[in-house]
Amino acid sequence: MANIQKVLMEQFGYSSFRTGQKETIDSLLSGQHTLSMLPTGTGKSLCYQLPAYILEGAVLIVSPLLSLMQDQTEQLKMRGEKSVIAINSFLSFTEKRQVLNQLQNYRFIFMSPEMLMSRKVIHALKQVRLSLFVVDEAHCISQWGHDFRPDYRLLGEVREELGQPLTLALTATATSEVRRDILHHLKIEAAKEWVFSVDRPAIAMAVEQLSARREKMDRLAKLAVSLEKPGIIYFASKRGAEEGAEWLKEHGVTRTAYYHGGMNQEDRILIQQQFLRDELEVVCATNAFGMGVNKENIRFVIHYQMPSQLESYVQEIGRAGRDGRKAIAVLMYTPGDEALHSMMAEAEFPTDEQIYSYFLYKHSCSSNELMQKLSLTDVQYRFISHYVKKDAESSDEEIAQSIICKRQSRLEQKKKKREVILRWIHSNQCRREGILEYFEEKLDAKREPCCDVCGLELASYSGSSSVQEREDENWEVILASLLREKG
DNA sequence: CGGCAAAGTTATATAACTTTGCCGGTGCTATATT
Repeated sequence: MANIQKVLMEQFGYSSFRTGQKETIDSLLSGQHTLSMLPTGTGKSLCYQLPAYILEGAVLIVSPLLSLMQDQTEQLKMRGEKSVIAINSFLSFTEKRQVLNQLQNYRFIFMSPEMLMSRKVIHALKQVRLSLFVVDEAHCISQWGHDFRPDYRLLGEVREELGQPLTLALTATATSEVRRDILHHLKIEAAKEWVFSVDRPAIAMAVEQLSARREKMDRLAKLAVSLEKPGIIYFASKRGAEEGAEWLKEHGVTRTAYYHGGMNQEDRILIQQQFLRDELEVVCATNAFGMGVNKENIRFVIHYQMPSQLESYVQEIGRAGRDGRKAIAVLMYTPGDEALHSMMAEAEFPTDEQIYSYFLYKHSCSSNELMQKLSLTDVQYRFISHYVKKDAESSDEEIAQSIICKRQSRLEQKKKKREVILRWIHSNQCRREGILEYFEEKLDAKREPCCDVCGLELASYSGSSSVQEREDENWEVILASLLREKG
């Protein structure tokens, strides 16, 4: 077997491995399917990049976002690796055909799960020797595969068709239940699992319960002004993110922008770039912002509303303090936050009526006509058609019933996840301990500073520049905030 | 479900109240049209 230490030095210029990298690579090289849960920002991509220089054949990487594929391919090219390709909608029809005809020329092939549903793509991949099948951000299988992006849950079928290649699933946050779900959908019977702690000692946590909108916005402005920056503020809605950014600018945090999925691609890239280059101090965002934001010095993450589940919360606050310096996560909870999530979950699925009408009209209408006629969103439409395709044998009535069943069970699962985070919010237990418990871990030693329950001093997270900024504010704002402090 | 703004209603002419209507996240790809 090749000396992986030597490859690490020659190909990557590192002299030592970081947490979990060596373990993951060793188990892959011994031929075991591997699921690795590694802390954020510890170089997960090395886990498939290094074996690519030892194993025979190409590495296929399934990636959830176009921007992630772009980042990874650029990173590889910068290192001098030329045989890299991302097969996605950025390629023209002719480019795509060319690439598929010469797939054996590439060492690294990046693709979305949707692209893997194409017969042409599968056909081309079958002609190539695959050394490794990688699923990056593998929690997406469980988080999105059931409804939002159903092609994620068909990756197991793809793997089978490609002859069960050696597989690596990478993620930063997954409970044991989610890890089971990942392996199940990949149709992997036995895998070596490397699970490292989700605890991030550098990140302190605080939960604040606030009532009305006014009180909440005031508190937000105060936090954003005083806390050391840069920081991210998560909102549950696009409009909230936009209004939040506007509000903070009015309160003197001028280098603020908003970010959400409703913006065009160029603006999104621009904001992310500006934030990475420290040209922006604060980004007010929906959960669209995050994956692929590799920034070392984020000092705070605020949640303006409760997230939909504890896993998302851990992922989102995990973007802070990657440099190891202390950072703070503040969750601003208002009773009723949960209603928004339950609403959105409901809206994601078709109603009974829509499901039955689908079967009534499916023979006489095109898919576009169906969507229009039944006013189905594309997510709802895909949810139905996914099960129709999957279960071609059964009668319409049976399929309709199974779709309704699936919807109910998904809604219940999401509700359970909401209940978990609500219990955590209302609990008097140490926040860190609560999170670790959910991930079936034990806290080995008390962290200092830890969380609001353990007696956290938020004042120690003030930025050094905040005094200056305060002088720049107008007297009305200062007076208002003084009055609030008294009240 | 619930927050909020705009429209409507009231007792008496502008401010305070009630009702109504609206809105709410995550992303891939293919295909047709400019």
